[in-house]
Amino acid sequence: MAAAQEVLVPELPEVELTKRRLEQELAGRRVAEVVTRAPKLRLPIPGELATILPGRIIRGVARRGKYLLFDCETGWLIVHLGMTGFLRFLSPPSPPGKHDHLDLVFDDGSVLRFHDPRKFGIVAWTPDDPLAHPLLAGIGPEPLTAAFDGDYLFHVSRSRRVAVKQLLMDSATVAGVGNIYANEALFRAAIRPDRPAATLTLHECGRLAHTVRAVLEDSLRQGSTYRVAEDSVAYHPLEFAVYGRGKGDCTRCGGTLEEIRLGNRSTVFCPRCQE
DNA sequence: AGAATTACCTGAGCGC
DNA sequence: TGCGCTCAGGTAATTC
Repeated sequence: MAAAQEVLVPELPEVELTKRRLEQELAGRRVAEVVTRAPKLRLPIPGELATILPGRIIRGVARRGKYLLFDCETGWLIVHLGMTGFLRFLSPPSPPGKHDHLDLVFDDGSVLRFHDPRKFGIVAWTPDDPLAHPLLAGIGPEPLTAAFDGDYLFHVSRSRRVAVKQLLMDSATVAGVGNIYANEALFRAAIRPDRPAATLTLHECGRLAHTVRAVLEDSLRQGSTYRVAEDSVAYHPLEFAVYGRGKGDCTRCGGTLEEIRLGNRSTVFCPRCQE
């Protein structure tokens, strides 16, 4: 079996698990104060949070792709974890450390803390429907819903010359599929990642839509626990068939996995099993 | 419109 | 021990 691989990047399953965890911890809490320790992550942190949020109750947490959406009564706090972002609920809170960029302090003293060494995360605010926000408006169907199927994938891949892996990783095609799960889904579907998208048959699109769903659901099941150390956080280690295993052995045929770059992203596949 | 490229950012790993 | 280099990668923004 494949060696356990540390998941460093929060992909859709990790974001979904974060959503479920935070919903339990935050629902009904009233914000007392907002503490910002960095002016910007990948985009500026809205300064108006400090005046808008105090007094508001977190009514619930939703997810769209890899975006977390916090219902704050008069609007929505939008958070993307980027590559290294992590949200922790602390009660009571510890002193903030390096890379702790944002705290929502609740009226009972507990804190929601955003930690992100790489600052690839995003914090935004909208008083309107968050799904209409520019960051979310163009995102494709959720991969775990019926809207994402072989017919859809076949339809959007016609006349597209890009590699099918890049099409999969385009958030306009489907929400929340990053490098790890694009690699895994293509291996399970036995489709070479560098195939021009338009060359996929309807049958192959059906297989791929199915394996995208399968790898995400597998991770949702396996990643149900978190390791949270004193000063570091990580997601549950998962096992991958190809991701991070370039030049390793194919778990299916025993051949040697090949590593290439597509769109400047590490891409691993089995040249014998995937065509 | 689609495709390709750049930018953002820090920690880890490497060769010297 | 330290320096400089490369790599990791989501996605918005930019360019062709």
